[in-house]
Amino acid sequence: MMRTVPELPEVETVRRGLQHLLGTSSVIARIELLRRDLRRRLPAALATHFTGQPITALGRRAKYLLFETPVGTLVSHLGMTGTWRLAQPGAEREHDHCYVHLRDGRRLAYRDPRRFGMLELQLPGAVLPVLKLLGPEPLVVEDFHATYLHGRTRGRAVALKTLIMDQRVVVGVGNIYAQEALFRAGLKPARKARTLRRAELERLVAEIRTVLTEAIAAGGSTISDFRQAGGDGGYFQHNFQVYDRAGQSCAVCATILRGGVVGGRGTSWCPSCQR
DNA sequence: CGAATCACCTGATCGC
DNA sequence: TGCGATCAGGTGATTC
Repeated sequence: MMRTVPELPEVETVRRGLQHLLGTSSVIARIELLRRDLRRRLPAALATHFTGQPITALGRRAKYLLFETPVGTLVSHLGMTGTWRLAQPGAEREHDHCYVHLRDGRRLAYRDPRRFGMLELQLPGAVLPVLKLLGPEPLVVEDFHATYLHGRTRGRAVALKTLIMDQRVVVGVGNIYAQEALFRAGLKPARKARTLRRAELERLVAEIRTVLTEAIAAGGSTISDFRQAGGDGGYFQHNFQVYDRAGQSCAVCATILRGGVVGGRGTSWCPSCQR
């Protein structure tokens, strides 16, 4: 099955799946840490801090999942290969790093083969340093708009694609949706950020928002063990127009899509549609 | 300071 | 068939 790295739509899909599973009355019995050396070392306090606490809400900030409890928040980043799933006895898998045992007997498992993800503990009233640096949510219209983005592009020589993947500028956009949004906006990934005109900034903001919204509606691009009711996982991957399509023809103008490296990552674009 | 590059990690894929 | 090389990329550190 095709897997893609979790960006905002995939994390939001996981959040909804978890929220559906957990409802509003799930209580944590205990947390079991199988190995702590993920991208950052998991705090040992995770194992005991949440014992007996209800999960009052399932939130999301950028690509971080937030398990809210009265004594703090379990913050989870999926990195590139992280997944949450329900794992009943016997369903253990290699690379399961954390089990959240619920009082009703169910067990949530965090699995992450590459260990690029992380779990953190955030106390009430505190904000983790990694969350402090984050830019605006792209789907919050009053926070993310052309005027804001103009301020962040001024004087910046950085490639446009790198800019919109910078989580300090705007959150949730990774290598896939950056490429898709730039294609839709008709902007070349390597374009220097400072050269954008007002109308182009407006298009970029609009297309980032649109592609993320469409992807959320499609349940993301398949990555998760959580499924929408009656569905079989996300299906937005069928809507990719440039991602991983270098050498194939543009869906709009049939020009052969180009491939290269921008910001150290594989990138493809239409040399005709994108300027 | 901003921009570019590297490191982290495992599984899938490719070429010989 | 086997095996080493290569690639994938979110994020934070390092280098230029």
